[in-house]
Amino acid sequence: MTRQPPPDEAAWLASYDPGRFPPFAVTVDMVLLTVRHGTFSVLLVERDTHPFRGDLALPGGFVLPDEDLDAAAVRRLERETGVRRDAAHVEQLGAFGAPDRDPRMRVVSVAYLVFAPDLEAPSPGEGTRSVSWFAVDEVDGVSLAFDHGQVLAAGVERARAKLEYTPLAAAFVGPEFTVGELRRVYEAVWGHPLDPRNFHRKVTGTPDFLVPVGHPAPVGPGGGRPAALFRRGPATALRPAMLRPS
Amino acid sequence: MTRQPPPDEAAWLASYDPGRFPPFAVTVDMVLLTVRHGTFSVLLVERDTHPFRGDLALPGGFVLPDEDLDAAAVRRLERETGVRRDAAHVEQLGAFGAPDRDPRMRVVSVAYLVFAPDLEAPSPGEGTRSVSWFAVDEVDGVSLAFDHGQVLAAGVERARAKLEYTPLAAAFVGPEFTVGELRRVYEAVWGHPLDPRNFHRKVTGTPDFLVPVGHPAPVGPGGGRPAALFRRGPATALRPAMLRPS
DNA sequence: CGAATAGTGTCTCTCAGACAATATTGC
DNA sequence: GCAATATTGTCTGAGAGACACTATTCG
Repeated sequence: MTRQPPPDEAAWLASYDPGRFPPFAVTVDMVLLTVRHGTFSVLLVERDTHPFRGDLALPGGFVLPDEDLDAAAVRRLERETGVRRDAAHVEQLGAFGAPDRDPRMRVVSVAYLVFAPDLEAPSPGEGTRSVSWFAVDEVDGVSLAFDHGQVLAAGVERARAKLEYTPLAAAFVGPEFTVGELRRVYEAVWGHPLDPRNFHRKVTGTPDFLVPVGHPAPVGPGGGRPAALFRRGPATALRPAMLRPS
Repeated sequence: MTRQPPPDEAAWLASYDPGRFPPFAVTVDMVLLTVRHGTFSVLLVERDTHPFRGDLALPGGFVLPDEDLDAAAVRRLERETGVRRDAAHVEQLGAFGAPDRDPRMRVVSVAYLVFAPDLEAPSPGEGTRSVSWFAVDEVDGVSLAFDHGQVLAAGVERARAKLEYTPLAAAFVGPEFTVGELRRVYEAVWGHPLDPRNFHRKVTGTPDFLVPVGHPAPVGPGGGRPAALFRRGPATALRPAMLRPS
C-alpha cells in the first residue's frame, strides 16, 4: 500500500538533494526568572542588531553544529548571565517555530525555562545593548522581539503551575533559606499573599521537602524571632499539591 | 505577527546570507496514544529505509520549509493515521536534538503528543513497511529507532500526569461516553484498578467536566444496568487533582 | 514595653478511600 | 433468580483555610 504524496511535499521531495536539506536554523531562547526585592522578574536584553533592533528580547542565540540543545542553553546561561548550572533549575519549555517568526530565515527556537536566585546585574553579550531585570507584570503588554512575548507568557504560566506541585520554589532562593523566604517566593510568583501559618505547616509537613540545617538565620532589619534555616530536600513532587489561591 | 521592516533593515536583509548560520534539519515525531481493548497503546511504524531500517519508530517526518510546526504534526496525523484534528487532543511534547541522534545529519525533532480514541488500523506512509498499535508495556524495553525510546517514555509519563489534573481522558473515547468507559481509560493508562463508586463521584462532582446527554447508552454484552451518556464539558482542569494510586 | 517576625495549636469543611446498599439490565 | 454493571449513600481520616495564641528578637 503506497501513499501518494501531496503536491507540496512531492515538489519538495523532487528537488531534494541528499547532501542538502531545508534551510532551518535552530536557536535557544531563555526565560530566566528570579525573585528580586519581592518582585517576580525576568531577564531581558535590548537588541543591538537587526532584526528588532532596539526592542527587548529574551537572551539566546544560535545552537552550534555539534552542540546539544541543553548544552547550548547552559552555555548561554553561564556566559551571558553568570548563573552557574548547579545554582539554578533549567528545563526545556518547548519549541517555537512559526514560519515567519524571524524575518531573516526559517528559525526554530527551543525555549528554556530557568529559575535562579537573585543575581547581580549580568553583563551584555554580543549583539545586545544592555541586559537587565524587568518585573514580569510590567513587561506584560510590552511588545517583545520575535514571538518572545508568547514564549515569556508560556514560561511564566509554567513557573506558576510548577510551584503548585513541585518543590522548585527553592531554586529561587540560596542554598540555605528560611520558610519565610520561601513563602515570599510563592507570593511574588503567584501575586497573592499566603497565610504564613498554613504555609509553614504545609512545607514543613511535606516529607523530604525541607531539611533543617540546625542553626538559625540572622535576624532581619525589622527585628523578629530568628527563623530556622533549611536546605532543599530530596523530594521531587508535592502530593497533594499546594494550589494557588483562586 | 507580521511586521514591516524599516528601510535600512530591508537593505540589510537583502544582503543577508543564510549560510552563515549552522544548518539543521527539523522533523516532527508523534507519540500517538490510545486505549484499545482496555490496553494503553502507541502507534509505531516499522522503518523501511536507512537509518534504523527494520526497527520500530514513532511516525513522523521532515517539516516543510514554510510549514508551521503544529501544522506539520497535524498534517502527518491526518495523512498517516486518519485521525482528524478535532477528534483528538494534540499538544507539543518538546524538542529532542542530541547531536548524534540521527547518523545522517544534524536533526532536531519536535515531538508531539496525541490522545486519540480507538481507531481502525492506519495505513503505512512512505519509508515505512508497516504501521500498527503496540501495548505501551510491551514496547517498554524494546529498542526503538533514533532516540524514540526516550521520546515515547516522556510522552507516556506526560499522559499519565495529565490525567491527574486535566479532563483529557475524554480525548481517548468517542464524543459520547459513559462514566465506566472513562474509568477504563484511567485504569488502562495508569495500570491500576480504580474504585468505580469513588471515580463516579469525582468525575460527576467536578463542575463542567461532564455534560449529561440525556439518553442512556446501549447495554454491554455482559448485561448490567444501562449507563448514562455524557459529553465533554468546558472544564479545562481538575482542581483538586485526581491523584494516581501510589 | 511595643512592633515585628516565627512557629504551634485548634476548629471546621472539603474531599478521598473503603465499602454497604440499591437500581437496572441480560440470561 | 443470578450475574453483571451503574449509581447512591455512609463512615472515616487526611488535609486545607481561618485564625487564636505563644516564642523570640530589636529598638
